[in-house]
Amino acid sequence: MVNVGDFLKTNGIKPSYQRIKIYEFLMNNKEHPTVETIYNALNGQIPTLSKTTVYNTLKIFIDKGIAMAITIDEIEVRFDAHMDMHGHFKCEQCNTIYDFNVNFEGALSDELNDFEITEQQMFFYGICKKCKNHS
Amino acid sequence: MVNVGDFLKTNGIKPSYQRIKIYEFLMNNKEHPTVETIYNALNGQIPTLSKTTVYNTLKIFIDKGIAMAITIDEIEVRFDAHMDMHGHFKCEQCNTIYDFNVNFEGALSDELNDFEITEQQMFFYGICKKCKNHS
DNA sequence: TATTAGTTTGTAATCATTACAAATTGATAG
DNA sequence: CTATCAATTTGTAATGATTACAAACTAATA
Repeated sequence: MVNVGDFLKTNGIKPSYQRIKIYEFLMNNKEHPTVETIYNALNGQIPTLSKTTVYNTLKIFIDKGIAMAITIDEIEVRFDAHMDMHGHFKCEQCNTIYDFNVNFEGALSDELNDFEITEQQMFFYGICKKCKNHS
Repeated sequence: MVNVGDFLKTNGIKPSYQRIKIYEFLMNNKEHPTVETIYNALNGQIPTLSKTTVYNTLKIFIDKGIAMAITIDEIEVRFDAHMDMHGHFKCEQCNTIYDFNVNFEGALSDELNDFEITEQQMFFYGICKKCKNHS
């Protein structure tokens, strides 16, 4: 990625300081952070930051298609700026969320042939390799 | 299904009147109802019904593995007693939720080979056939 | 009939999210 | 520079789904 400011502009988003910082955080963070996490992480650099700004900014990112909301937890929504197609696995023991690759070719029956699919999400739950070995 | 009461008993759930009615409603309802929907639908037959009972009962069903929670909407959780593997498609125009079949064989890379998968969920979003034809 | 455990109910609290309006910032024209 | 207008940010208050909790009720058993 060349420059976050330019990238936002390309996607029709005026690149304010807050928006750049929030997008950078999402990019550099593979942990699928919650609003709370993002807010706490950036509050050091931007002491005046408001949680409402985080909510607003994420909504803009989602509307413009450069981030997505994930509700793999049932309490708080998580966010992801990595838009390539991938699934999420949540380990119910250590609560880590892993990404994994999916290839849907051939996985779908033809029921959805005439449907227009704009977004796909895939959530798996279970026990991860690490936790299985430790028990 | 032979008998809902027996079915609940088989799954370690004492078949009270409320529990039977709630499970029957889930079985006969493919619309993925919310707690609100279930409560409103049954309040006629069970005037003393409490919303807390609906919450409690659904939690028991999920713990015992005879129903599952779906967070395809981001406001209210929806519930489904049809436990065969299937995906959910939500039309963003008419808000209908469709079920569709998936066959994961070959769709997954081997990243999750040593992971124990206990649950799989798959959500698609877009425009359904009906809405596409109407526009 | 008394006792006990399990179930249901209603109310009050929690907490993520949204609504909203005031304050601030940024850009543009005079 | 300065005034003006729009966009952005901020803080507080409201919303609403969900949970906690304790009292009321039911069912089973001795």
